Amino acid sequence: MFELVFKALGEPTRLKIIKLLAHRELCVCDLEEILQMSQPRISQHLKVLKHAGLVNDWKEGQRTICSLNQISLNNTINEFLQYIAKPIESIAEMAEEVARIPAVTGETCLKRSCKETI
Amino acid sequence: MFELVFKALGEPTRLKIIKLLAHRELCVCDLEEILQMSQPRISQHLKVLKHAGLVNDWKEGQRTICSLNQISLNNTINEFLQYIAKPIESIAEMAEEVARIPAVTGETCLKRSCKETI
DNA sequence: TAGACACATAATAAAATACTTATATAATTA
DNA sequence: TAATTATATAAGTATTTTATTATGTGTCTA
Repeated sequence: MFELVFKALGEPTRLKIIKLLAHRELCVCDLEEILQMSQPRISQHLKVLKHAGLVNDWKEGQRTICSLNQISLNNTINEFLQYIAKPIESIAEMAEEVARIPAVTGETCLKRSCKETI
Repeated sequence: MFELVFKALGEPTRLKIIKLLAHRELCVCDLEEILQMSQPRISQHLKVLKHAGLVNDWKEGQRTICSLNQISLNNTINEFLQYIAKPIESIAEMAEEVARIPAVTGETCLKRSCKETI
């Protein structure tokens, strides 16, 4: 989930689209003209942004108008900061990794040298 | 700059490393053991994280201890939110794009149809 | 209703990333 | 001082992303 969003934000064209949509709603055709990029290129980047929940769009006649989902962007970032801050023991998906965290930093290396538990 | 950081965060292994280092300082060898991944793999991901300014490291004997640069992470995220919020006209790198923003959404399409300025 | 238009998607080519295996280096220990 | 250890880096391969070209679909307009 964070991965999808960060991956979407980690690309220069998509960052520009985000910034443009933060300024104002635009149709695909506007973005094409503003960024001087091919229509499929814009279309595909928008798809990635929509998948990440960062951009909303709707039809108006034959045009597709796009807008930035500010709320989703803010929420995701807040949730990420909370994720980083909360105790690692509370993250179910990391249970296996947590079980392998050594008691002290570097203990793993010592163990290997001794070939036994400290 | 945002691109580097988001690209660094947009990968599952690196996200796990970030979360582990948020919990505690760890040496490369610890990460290798905790994540059950090869040493070069860990090393290369750490390089990306260091380049993005998200991880600090120092030598202690033959070990390399890594820590999360919380401040840098928080700063980058705050700066990103400010970047999104501030007027697009104030962003020098986007001057060319800004000059091409149409007066109203969808105007670009109309222009094309008419083959002349509105 | 036949174009023209805005957009999406498929297919493909090119480029960037990620992972593995192999090797190098510096610190540590026997 | 010769192994061993922790880590980095290089080289090669596999995988994923990105961009282009080509084509399809629904909407509007002449």
